[in-house]
Amino acid sequence: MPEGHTIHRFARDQTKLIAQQKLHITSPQGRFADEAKLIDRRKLNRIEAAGKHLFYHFAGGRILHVHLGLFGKFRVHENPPPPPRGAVRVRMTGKEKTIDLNGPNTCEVIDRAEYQDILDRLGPDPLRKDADPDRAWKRIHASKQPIGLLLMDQSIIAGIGNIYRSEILHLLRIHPRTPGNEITKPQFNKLWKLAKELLTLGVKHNRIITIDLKTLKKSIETTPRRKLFRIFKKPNCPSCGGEIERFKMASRKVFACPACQPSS
DNA sequence: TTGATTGTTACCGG
DNA sequence: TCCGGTAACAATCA
Repeated sequence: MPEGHTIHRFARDQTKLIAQQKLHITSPQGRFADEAKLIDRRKLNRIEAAGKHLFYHFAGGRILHVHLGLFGKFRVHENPPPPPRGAVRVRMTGKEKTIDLNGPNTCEVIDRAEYQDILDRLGPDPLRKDADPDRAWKRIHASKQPIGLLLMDQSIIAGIGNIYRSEILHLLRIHPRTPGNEITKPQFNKLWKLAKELLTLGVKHNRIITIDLKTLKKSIETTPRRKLFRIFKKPNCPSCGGEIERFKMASRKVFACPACQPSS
């Protein structure tokens, strides 16, 4: 579900959808109800995405912070909405649509200081206008850690997840085990540009797309998810046909072609 | 029923 | 201190 583009997509869509929205808080486990009282539900000023984090800014400096984690999901219903399915943490009801949130990693009301703490520990997000890629470059250039690990570190670069890491490194022909300090500046510049392009495409279509769309016969909507990737969970390399290797890095499976992405 | 999974954090041992 | 490994948590589907 997540990866940074998803949350930017929600921020964008919800901002349109939520005009004059009211929030109705449902909390089957009783975990969120007290916190929810802290926000003025009628005064939602703006919705902001940073990396994989989503912030709803309410009047009075109260901020609803959502992180979808692995399983978090927004469901959009036409009004009148069906009964909540499963543990709905937040239900936002507008004039025409209702949005339910299930299974988030984080769903809490925070103040401006806590919000700032979260922003401060995030690296630059390629989807944001205020992103400073040089911050990411400095961290990567100074690190002996493998680039496959660094790309998963949200304090270095925010928004990339497990699928994009394998796909981006394959497109750049960089092996995930390459130490950060062996990445050249031109390579990093390409990496940043590619991340920005792919994430932007992801926001547009609400899918992770790393193949060349010109080769696609069917529409994106009717194409199975996995056919929009190049090597993630694939047995063979789309470039050379060779066998894809898979191993764990940052406790997650990473995919690479030993031939096209030679280890240094 | 089991296992896997677009994620993060805390904790522990080397 | 730094690193890697592990567990916990969330929900759904094959």
